[in-house]
Amino acid sequence: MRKYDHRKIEKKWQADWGKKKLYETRDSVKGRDNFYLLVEFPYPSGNLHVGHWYAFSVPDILARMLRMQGKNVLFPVGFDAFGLPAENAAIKNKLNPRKWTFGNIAYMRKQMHSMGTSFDWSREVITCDPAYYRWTQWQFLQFLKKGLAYRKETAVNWCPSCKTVLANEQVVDGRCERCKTEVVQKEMLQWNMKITDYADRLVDDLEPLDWPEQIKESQKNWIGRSEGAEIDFPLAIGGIKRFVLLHGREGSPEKGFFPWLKIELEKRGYEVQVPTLPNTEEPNDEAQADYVQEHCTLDEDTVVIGHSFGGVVALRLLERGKKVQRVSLVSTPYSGTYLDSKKRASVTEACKKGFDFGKIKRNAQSFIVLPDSTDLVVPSSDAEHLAKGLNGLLLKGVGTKPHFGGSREPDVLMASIPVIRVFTTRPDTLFGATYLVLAPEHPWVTLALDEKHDVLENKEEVQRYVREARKKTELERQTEQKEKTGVPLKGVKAINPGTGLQIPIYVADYVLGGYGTGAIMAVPAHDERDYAFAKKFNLPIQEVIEPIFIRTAGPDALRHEGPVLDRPAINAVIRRPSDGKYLAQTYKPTITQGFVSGGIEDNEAPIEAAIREVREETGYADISYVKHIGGVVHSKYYSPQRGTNIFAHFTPLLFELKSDRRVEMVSEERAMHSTQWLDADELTAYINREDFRFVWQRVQKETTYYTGEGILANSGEFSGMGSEAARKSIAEKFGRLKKTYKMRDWVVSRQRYWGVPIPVIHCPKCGAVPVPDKDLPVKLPEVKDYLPDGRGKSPLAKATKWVSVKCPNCKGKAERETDTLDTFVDSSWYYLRYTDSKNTKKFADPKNQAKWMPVNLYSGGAEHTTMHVLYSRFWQKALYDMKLVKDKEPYTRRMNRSLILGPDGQKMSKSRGNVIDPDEVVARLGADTVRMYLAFIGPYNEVSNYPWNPDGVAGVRRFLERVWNVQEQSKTAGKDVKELEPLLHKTIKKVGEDIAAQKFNTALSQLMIFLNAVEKARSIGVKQWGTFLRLLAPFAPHMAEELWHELGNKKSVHMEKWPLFDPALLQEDTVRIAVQINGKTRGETEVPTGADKAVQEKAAREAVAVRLEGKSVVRTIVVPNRLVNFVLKV
RNA sequence: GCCGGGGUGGCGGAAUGGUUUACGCGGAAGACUUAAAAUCUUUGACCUUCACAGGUUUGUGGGUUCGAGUCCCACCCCCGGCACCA
Repeated sequence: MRKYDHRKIEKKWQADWGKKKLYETRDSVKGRDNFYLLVEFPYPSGNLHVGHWYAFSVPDILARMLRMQGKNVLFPVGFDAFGLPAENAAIKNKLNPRKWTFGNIAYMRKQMHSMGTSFDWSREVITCDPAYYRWTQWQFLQFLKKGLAYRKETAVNWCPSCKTVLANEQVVDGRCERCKTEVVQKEMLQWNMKITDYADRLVDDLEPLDWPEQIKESQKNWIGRSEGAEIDFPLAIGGIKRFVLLHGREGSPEKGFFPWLKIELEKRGYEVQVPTLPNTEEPNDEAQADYVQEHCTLDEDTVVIGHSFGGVVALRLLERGKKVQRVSLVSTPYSGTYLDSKKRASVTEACKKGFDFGKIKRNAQSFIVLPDSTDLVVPSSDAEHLAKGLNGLLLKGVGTKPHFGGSREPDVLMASIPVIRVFTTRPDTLFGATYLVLAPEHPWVTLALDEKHDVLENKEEVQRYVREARKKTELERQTEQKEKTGVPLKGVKAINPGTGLQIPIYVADYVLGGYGTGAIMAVPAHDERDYAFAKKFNLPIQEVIEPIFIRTAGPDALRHEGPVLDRPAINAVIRRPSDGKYLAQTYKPTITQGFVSGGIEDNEAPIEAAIREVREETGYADISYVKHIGGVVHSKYYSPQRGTNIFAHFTPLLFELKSDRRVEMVSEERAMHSTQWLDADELTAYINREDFRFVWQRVQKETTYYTGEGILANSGEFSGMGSEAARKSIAEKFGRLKKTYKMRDWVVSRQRYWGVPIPVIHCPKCGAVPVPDKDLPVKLPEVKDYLPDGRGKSPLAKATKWVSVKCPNCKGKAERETDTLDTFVDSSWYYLRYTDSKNTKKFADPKNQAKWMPVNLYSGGAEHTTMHVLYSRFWQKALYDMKLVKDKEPYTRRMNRSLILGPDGQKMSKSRGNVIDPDEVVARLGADTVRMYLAFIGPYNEVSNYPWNPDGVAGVRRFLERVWNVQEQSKTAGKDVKELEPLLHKTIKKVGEDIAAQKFNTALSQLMIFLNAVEKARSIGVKQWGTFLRLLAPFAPHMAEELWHELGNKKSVHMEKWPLFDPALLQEDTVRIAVQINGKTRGETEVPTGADKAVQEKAAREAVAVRLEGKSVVRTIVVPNRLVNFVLKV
């Protein structure tokens, strides 16, 4: 008997399939539908581990079945080849990262061939290949042109050990993901991708996708959308009466941001002058200044806002000695070098004269300089020069459109008028905002500290606090979160636009600079954090939401239907001074445990009602009123006694017991209520309703916070409104509805060598200039060593010849960008390249894309749910908006893969010594065994952790050997074995369905069930056996191929058609049914399949005849082919 | 804390509201063998019982149903995401 020699067989067929190019996929095949099955391409780390096998060989089962079922399947692979490990290896071992990477790729390719996966290697993509990254660069430039890539100086995560910038997601618990060094904050100019522009779509477009809920939720949490409002709190610093707005070149009072800014300012009660400056086409700064002097009022109550060239005019006015309170320069040129060279003559002329900063400085109290980092007209360095020269505050802005050309520019408003803008999800609590809190990074804090004249009375104290807070890393801020800290901004007050009251402003690090507007309105009565802060700093707490509690469970749960009876009521808390105990009451019909409570009758005062209720329900007749505990508490519940829903409005009142004197109670009251005296702790445990619990908290703590829904109080015209409705009304009256996201823009700059060079040239005159298409790709230069310089420049800066270039625009001396792109950029579009991997004219021909996109199924690791998958969705949407792709979403389905653990149930790691080397197992037991074991370990469509069980592997190998041995028997039995037919057809059905649902484990168990039956039958027909081999082929492609050929077939089993099942043959002739009595299984019997109910019932009755004797069957339930249930009389 | 997914033998897991524990692993017993490995056969939830048999059991407690792992309510625990995010 020949032995199952997996080494020989697997080598033989792998070579054969390669030679015949069995798996090269054409873009379309007549009569076959396309199916795109994508697995995450690996990083060429040097060696395949079990995880790779799990990632590649198990989806291969699906790919193979789909092919046999007549699909044209694209199952491609490649390498995500840029990244840190290559560079680290290069530094450590003095290797060339390219050689290291390609060496690893060659080795891993060989390993991957040994899996017997049906990858189409002809479409392989390698992200570090210039033929690939040429298109990464090209796409980056398209993003740049659309304003989706911009440079911004921001505090970024800096790893002092890796000497590089990290993305937010590479920071784990405040430490570097790679080296665990504590991350510090550092200001650097970074390229960013405007993923926040797509935040809404990235959330909303998840809705219709057929993805696991877990993945959708993770993405939503990561994006972190909250819906709320922005509300402006004016600062109570007087003195400003008037604004003069000066437009720029080719501008006018009707263009750009002046129309809306004028409205905003006038709304706030300021006088606004917007002169129409003369000769706007070719403006002259002096002539325009003359015009302003003649037509506008400039004095120390005036703020001048100058946009673009208007800023130059403003500076000229001050140069001439005009005194104003403040000047805000918005996108104002300094060097005069517009990027648009044709139009810059007059500006260059004006700027060439220079500015007498000394003179100008004397004529205004403060200067605010606001550049737009997406500006295509004025280089951002101009703003830095102006701010430095004028000792002004440099606010770094981002325009909604370049050069602040949008129809509403929040940053311009911020720089124009003295307001603090807050973001809140609870605008309904506006009237309860008793102070404001600014983040230490808030621009207004910076403004207050920088301004020449002292707004702040405690400037030094604030300075100290801000400096300390900024020194803290995120880790420190997180671990220190227990105790709140902060300082007041003394001398400045804000005005609550709701109440009109002046409220204090604090700086505290519990408010984050990067979220919302970096400022909050604090409502201590309705927010846990604000409450803690207010308690610590003794700030006023104003309740504006009266809570509503709704009973949802229990005998008094609110009914869905029926009228609701409104009822004013009281809660009476009675304290006994002799021992400090409180009177607790149980309302027996609903087992409601709390205080005495009851309705207020007509013409009755609350205190009166309380005294009466206490007397009626408890008999105590000698109590005295102490105080009103707090605002009204509303309760919705069902009253079984009255048979209706109640909406009660409780006034909680505190009493003291004067004496034990009691009166006789009527018997019904005594039956319904029981009372007892409890001390505070006992009472806390005793109360079983939320509304009582709330009242009790108030009694104990005087104040407390309530964050739920309720009814507005102390809120002017909004009092009495429901909190949900009030959110909208108040937002609209005092601010505007606004969504905010936790997700920040995506920083793609990396100060690293082994990545895609960012195709931009920095020109001192023209700013950041894109590399022209014809010069792509910008190839990665060779350098001597790969160490970062430690000051934030990438090793590319060391290639000095490569760095120095001519500006494509002005042909002057310029330098290349030396940062490289985050590798997540590379992997954001690789799935598109697979559809047309060899194209040298386009990143992928739209025709090819149309044939394959969107990806039908994308399988990958759970660790990529919030980064790679989100980034690539963003990338796809941006390309969609540029009309470069036709789908809004790249992946129809996304599945996360589980983790394979070591045999000890721990994560595999060298230090634990529990690493399974797949090469070793494959050599010993074969690729087919490893593939099948991984398929069998658990459901592939759910995320879980599976320990590698060597005995389990042996079990699978045993199964394959049994298959091998059965083939001998098939030779002897030429004819089909009839008794196997129903099971065979059931197996065809189940295996097909389970593979399609990626439940490979149950598909395989069905094959095992079938094999068990074959062995029991001791024979199987050749035709039946061939069917079985075709079902086995996706799982064990090598063995199935070998046995298939041994049967005398010439064609590859993998090119065969998938078997079809005959529904008529699925059923056995007879079926075992369960017999139950009162739902409990008491026996079983066999009946002909599809027998009618009477026959089944008769057989069942016989099976349990003994038990039915003398009992009367009330009811019989017959489920065809399943069971019979006799219901007996109790 | 908020959101999501789970909880079934010794283990991985299976189960359209219908015989809980398929399939595999491990365990036990037996056959073959001088013996072991391999292979094959049988067995396998728990409690009571010599046995026959009975009872209990899908995290806990309740409910709906002739019948619940599955549906509803409350609670406990585990895993994942987010987290001083206003």
